This record gives sequence, structure tokens and C-alpha cells, in this order.
Amino acid sequence: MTTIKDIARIANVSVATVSRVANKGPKVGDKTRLRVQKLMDDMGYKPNANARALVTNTNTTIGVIVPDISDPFFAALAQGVDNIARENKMQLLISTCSIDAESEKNAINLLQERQCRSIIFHSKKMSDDELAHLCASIPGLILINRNIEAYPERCIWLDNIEGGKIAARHLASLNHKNIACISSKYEIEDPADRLKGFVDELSLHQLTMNSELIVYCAPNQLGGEEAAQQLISSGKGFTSIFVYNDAMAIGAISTLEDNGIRVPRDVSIIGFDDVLLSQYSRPKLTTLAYPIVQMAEDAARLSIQLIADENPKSSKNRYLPRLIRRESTADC
Amino acid sequence: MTTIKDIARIANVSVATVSRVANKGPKVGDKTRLRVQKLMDDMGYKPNANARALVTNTNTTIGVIVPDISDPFFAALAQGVDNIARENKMQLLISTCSIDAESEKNAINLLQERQCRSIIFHSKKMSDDELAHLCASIPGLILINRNIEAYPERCIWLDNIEGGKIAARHLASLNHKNIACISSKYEIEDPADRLKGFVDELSLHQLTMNSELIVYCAPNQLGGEEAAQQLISSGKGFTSIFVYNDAMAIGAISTLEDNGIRVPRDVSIIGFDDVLLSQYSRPKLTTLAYPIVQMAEDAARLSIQLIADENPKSSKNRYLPRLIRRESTADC
DNA sequence: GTGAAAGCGCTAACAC
DNA sequence: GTGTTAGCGCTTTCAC
Repeated sequence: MTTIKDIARIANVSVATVSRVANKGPKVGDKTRLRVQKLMDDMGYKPNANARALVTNTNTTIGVIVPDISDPFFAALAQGVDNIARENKMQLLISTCSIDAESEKNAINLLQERQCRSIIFHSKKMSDDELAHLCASIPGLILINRNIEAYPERCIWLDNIEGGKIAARHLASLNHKNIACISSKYEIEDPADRLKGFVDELSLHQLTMNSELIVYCAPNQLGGEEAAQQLISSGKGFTSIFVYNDAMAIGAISTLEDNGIRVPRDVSIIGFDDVLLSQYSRPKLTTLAYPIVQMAEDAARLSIQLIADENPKSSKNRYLPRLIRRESTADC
Repeated sequence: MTTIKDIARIANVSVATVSRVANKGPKVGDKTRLRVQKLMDDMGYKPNANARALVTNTNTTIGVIVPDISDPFFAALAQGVDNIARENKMQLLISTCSIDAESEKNAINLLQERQCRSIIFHSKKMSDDELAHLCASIPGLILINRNIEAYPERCIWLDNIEGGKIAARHLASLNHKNIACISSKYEIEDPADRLKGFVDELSLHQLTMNSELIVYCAPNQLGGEEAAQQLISSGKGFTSIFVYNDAMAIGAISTLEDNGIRVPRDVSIIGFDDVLLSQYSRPKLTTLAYPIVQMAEDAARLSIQLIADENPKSSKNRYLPRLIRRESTADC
């Protein structure tokens, strides 16, 4: 690798001058500047970002910690962060973790060692306490999809309870009375919140959930198929299903249709997330959009403001899902 | 930030000793090691990776350049690279670029400045010549989805022509005679290759493509809908369609069904890519799987071998798509 | 306008 | 087993 010294030696100037040229700094004679610039270009000189970061104590990476970058949801998250990173001429350092606290800690550590000041962290396993400690020691740390008491201003989260309510209102407005739920048997918090909001809101409409019409399966397409099968086998009548996420909803639809139950003619389905595939499915899925890109963008902006020591403008921390009416729900 | 000096001063040892402890190096007394270790833990000391990289001249990042991480295809690519990165205790530095040569160059530059030796580059705009130059100066550079003459051993690519042939054989084996194509009006190379392979193979089966049955639209769902509409309006009869990608295929199916044409009863559809959504669609899409995760993993492995100066084992550079038979194609 | 020199945090000889 | 020191590539004072 060509270094600043090489350039200086060959150009017969000091490293200080080369540095000035490289940084488009002031006080360099035009002829010197041109000569040095040309040499840098010719020799393909690239300033060593590590050395530069070391001396300037600055950092142009923004860290993202997610369990799985290929999941469309996390990919969208990364995209949102990247949008803001690019605006600020920063780059994304991705640190993937497994779904356990140890691995999450490890991911944070790696980013810290790399002097990453801005970190967007999707943590599902570390405790509130541990996260609070991290928030204390890392000023640019933003938690996404968490809401911890000690640092609400560092959290960007979706109101799942309200999401459940929105779904309930939608189905109630379509006059559904016999309503089923397909929930997730993993990831305790989100499904529970969605369900809670849903049930609470139903009761405001003088509707009650028959607990036998709530089934718990794996939060993917297969789980949705299984869940629908269980609901059908139960023999209980229902005219609509609130499903934990879109993947399950699509699985459920496929099983229903295979059993001669048409969606939405016989049964209405509402999903959650509005991932890409919800608009590709047939019928197109009515669902609640999770504004993850916007949330990630806001998280990144907030983080950058925090490390710049700007008084972060009163930031928005709680986000609401939005009802996307498509074709899988209909009047009862 | 706590530095090695702080620890050394407080522990009353030299920085060398602290360094040894931090790196679990040899020749440190047990009591000293314990004492220093405790202090590091207590003070939350994290070795500065920049400084370390500067002096050891090593690097633990693997760069990935893609136009858009939220695209499921590129997300899968990143995932594949990350799988190998983790195995090697490296991290992903993502550099996104727009679809123009300038921005691609810029992305490469950024990674180089960060001393990134391993780079997986998805370039669609830079010329073969420019890429060849880069390959010459960056030993760990791997081009994914390109095949340049000067550096075939640095390229990992999918044989789109063969993909077209596989599709043709499949439809021919189902006795289809009147075959249509939906291709992409952008991204010249891949669609052209797929089409070429397809048409070539058909002729081996004494089948010819009616050029009026080839339509070009945007490579997304909407484009697929449009394309199907055009095919229907043309009045030409056809019993199957080879579609450029899955998103278009799903759009096409939806338009066909809206027009009372059942898939696969009336028309068979074969897509390309096997992205997530192909198995969620109804009917489930028959398609050609693009082994992008495996390709990305192999690319990352190859890159790491190259910078380790290992004689890379005769590597595989050309990959074949694989036919995934689902429900959208049937006997004619 | 240019250069000399200090020092960012760390590792790795080398000395003891 | 531990300390001293040079130096990685760079920026940034401070002289001149």
C-alpha cells in the first residue's frame, strides 16, 4: 500500500503537505498542490482510514446489530439506517447476532472496539438493566423495537397493543362477530401485546374472544397452515382471523382455500407487518404496515444527533402501524 | 475512552503487559494477569481496533458492495457473505452504491481506505476493463454476477443461458408448443442470456418462438401484469410463459386469473430466482432457483483464501440455477 | 506556503 | 515475567 510517506518522498515535500492536499486543506501552493495531487492519483494513494480515525478520533461507521440480515424485516431496517448513513457520508458495519444475550453483547463489543459511536441495536434477549447500562456508556446507542424504562428517549418502538386495537376496529366495522386469532408460540412480547390490544378493543364493541379460537404456532407460513388447520378442525365457527404476521396469514389462507373456505367471502383475514409478500399474495392481504424503514431512519438520525451533541429535537419514539386495506377482509 | 495507558498506569504495569493480557499472550504472571484482567473488566476497557489494525496491518472486515440491501436478493447475498465472515470472526462492512459506475467506484474506494482486503462486489455498471484493473490491485476482490475475461478466477456467476435452457426443457417436456416470454426491458445482459438459452433450447425440440409472443416490461410485479395484459390482447394463443423473474411471474398470474385464464390449467408459468415470495404465491410458482446464498458464501471463502495467500483450491465459478417444480406449470 | 515533530492507541522486538 | 521503545499512517500544532 502506498502511504503518505511514499508520496512525500517522491514528491519531495513533507508529509504535512501531502496531508494538506489529501484533505483539501488551506495553505498549499497551487503548483505544489497540483503536483502532489497528480502523484497521489498516479500511485493510487488511498489515505489509511484507520490511521486517520486514530488521530482525529472520529468515526464514520454506523453500527447495526440484527439477528439476520436476510430476513426482509431486518433488511428493511438496515436499508433505513443506510439511507441516513449515506446522507452523512457514513457506512454501515453490520454485526449479526444469534438470539441470545451473550451473542448480543458480543456484537456490541465488536462495534465498540471499532470505535463505532452510532449504534442501532435490535435486541430481544438482553435484559432492560443490561441495556440501560449500555445506554449509559454509549451515547449514540439507539434501541429499536424495545422500550426500556430507564432510557425511553433512546428507544424507537412500535405500539403493538395499538396495532391489535386497529385490527379489532377494522374487523368490528365489517360486522364480524365470531373472530379467531392466530398467534405466535415464540417471541413472547410482541404477540402478547398484539393480542391484548385486539381483545381489549373487541370488548369495547361488545365482542368477546372465544379462547378456544386462539391458536399458537410457529410464526411462519407453515405455522399459519397448521394454525388454520387447527381452527378448522375445532369445529367452532368463525368469520375472520387476526393473524400474528403476514407469513402466517398467507399460510392460513392457503389452508383455508384448500378446504374450500374462500377468503374473504367466507372468512376475512388480517395480517401484520406488510412485508413485501403481502401484496403479492392472492387475495392481496389486508394487513397492518410496520413502518420499519421510517423507524430505522429516525433511529439513525437520532443517534447521529446524539453523538454530535446536538440537543436532539423532541424525537418521536412510539410508532403506530397503519391499516392497509387490501382484498383479504370483507363485510361479514 | 479508557486506553491501554490508563490501565497500565492504574495497574502499575507497563503497556506491554496490558497488551499481553488483552491478547491472552504468553509470559504474564498469573497474579498480574488476573489483576490486570479485572481492572480491564472493571473499567470497561476495549482495545481500539483502529490502532490495533494500524500496527498489525490486519483487517477483520469483509466488504460487500450492493446497490440495495433491502432487496431480498441482495439481502440473501449479504447473508451468505456474513455466514462466512462469522466463521472467520470478521464483520461485514456494507457499501451501497447507486446503479452507476461513479458510485460503484466510490464504494470500492471507501472500502479500500478502510483497509478492507476482502471485497465482494456486485457491479453492474463498471466496465470489464475497470474491473480488471481493480482485480489487479485488490487481491481479495471477488466479482459476483459478473464474468470478466481477464480474471475468470475472481468471478462467481450464474449461467443464465443454461437457466433459459432448463426452463425450455421443462416446458417442452410438458408438451407445450405455443410458448410466450415475458422479459425485462432493463438490465440488458441477464434477460438477454436467459432468453437466448431458452430460444436455443426450444429449437432443439423443433419449437420456435413467435417473436410477437415476447414482451418486455419492467422487472417487477406491475411489469408482469402489464406484460400479461399485452400477451392476452395480442390475441395470439399460448399455453405457457417463461417469465424473467418471480415478481413478474406473480404479476402475470394475477392478470391472467383476473381474465379468467387459470394457471396452470390454461397457461403454465415458469419464473426465475426463487425468491421468498415464490412459495407464498398461489398457485405456488414453478421457478429456477438462483443459488445466491451459496454463491455468496463461496465468494467470501474464495476471497479469504486469496488474501491468506493460500492456493485457492480449484474454485467453482459458474453456477447453475435449479428447477423447482411447484404448481404453476402443468402438462399441456 | 512549507516542514519538523509530537502523538493518537496499540503491538512487537528486544533488553533485563 | 516485565518494561522500554520504536513505529504503524496519519493530522496538527508550531516554527520559519
